[in-house]
Amino acid sequence: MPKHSVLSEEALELVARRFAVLAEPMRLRLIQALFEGERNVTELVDATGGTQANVSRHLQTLTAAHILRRRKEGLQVYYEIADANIFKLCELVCGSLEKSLSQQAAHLSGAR
Amino acid sequence: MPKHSVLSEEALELVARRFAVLAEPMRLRLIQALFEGERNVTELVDATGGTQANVSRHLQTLTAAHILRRRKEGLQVYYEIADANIFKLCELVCGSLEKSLSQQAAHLSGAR
DNA sequence: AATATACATGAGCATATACGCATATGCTTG
DNA sequence: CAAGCATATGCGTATATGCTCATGTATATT
Repeated sequence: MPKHSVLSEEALELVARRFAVLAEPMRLRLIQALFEGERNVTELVDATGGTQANVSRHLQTLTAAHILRRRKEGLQVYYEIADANIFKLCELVCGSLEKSLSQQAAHLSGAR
Repeated sequence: MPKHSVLSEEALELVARRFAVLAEPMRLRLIQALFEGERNVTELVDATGGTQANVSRHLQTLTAAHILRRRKEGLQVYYEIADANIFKLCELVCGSLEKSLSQQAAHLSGAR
C-alpha cells in the first residue's frame, strides 16, 4: 500500500481548483487582511487598495471555495476565514519559497 | 505584533505563482506519479497518459518552481520531487477539500 | 415613499496559459 | 559520421480568468 493514496481524476481537478483559488495576489491580500479577524467589504477595499467591484468578486470566489465565511449585518457584509488550514498552507508555501529563493541566491552568487 | 507577518506585494506575487504551479491537474498527476521515487519522462508519459510534449512542458514548469529536480542520465532525463513540503501541501489541501465536500454534502442532504 | 449607502453582478476587453502538431536538439551506437 | 531514440521547444488555437465600467439589489434613514 502506497504511503500516499492515488487520487481520482475528479479529485485532482478539485485539488487543482483549490490551488487556483489561492493563485491570485489580490485574493492572498484579502486573506492576509483577514488574518486578524473579520472585516466588512469596505474595510477590505481600503486594506487592499482594490476597487469595490473587484474585491467583491474575489470575496465571492473565496467564499465559494469555503475558504471564507460570509455574515450579513444590516447594510454591511462581514467576511472571515472559515478554513483554518489556510494558515498552515500559507506558512508551508512561504517556507518552500524561502528555500527556493535561497537556492537561487546561492546559485547567483556563484556557488558551484 | 501580528501573529502572521504581512507580506510585500512581490512576496504575494511569488506565493501566488507557486500556488498557480500546483493548480493544474496534469502537474498534480505528475507529482503523484513521483510520490514513490524518480522516473524518466517516458515513464511519466505512460503513467499520466499525456502527450510527450505536454508532459515535458509541465515538468519544466515544476522544475523551474523548484518543486522537481532534474537528473540527466545518458539519453533519459529523470525527475524527482525536490521539495518535501509538497507532501504536506497536498495533504492539507486534501483535508480542506474533505471538509468542504462534507459541508456541501450536509447542505445538499438538507441539514439546516 | 424617496434617497442614500453597501455590496453584488452583467458585459466587454485584455492577458495568460494549456494543448496539439511539427520540428529541433542532444546523446548514443553502429 | 550517419541514424535512431529520448527529450525539449516554437507556433497557432482555444479557453479561462482578471479587471473595469456601469448598473442592479437590498437595507437603512429622513
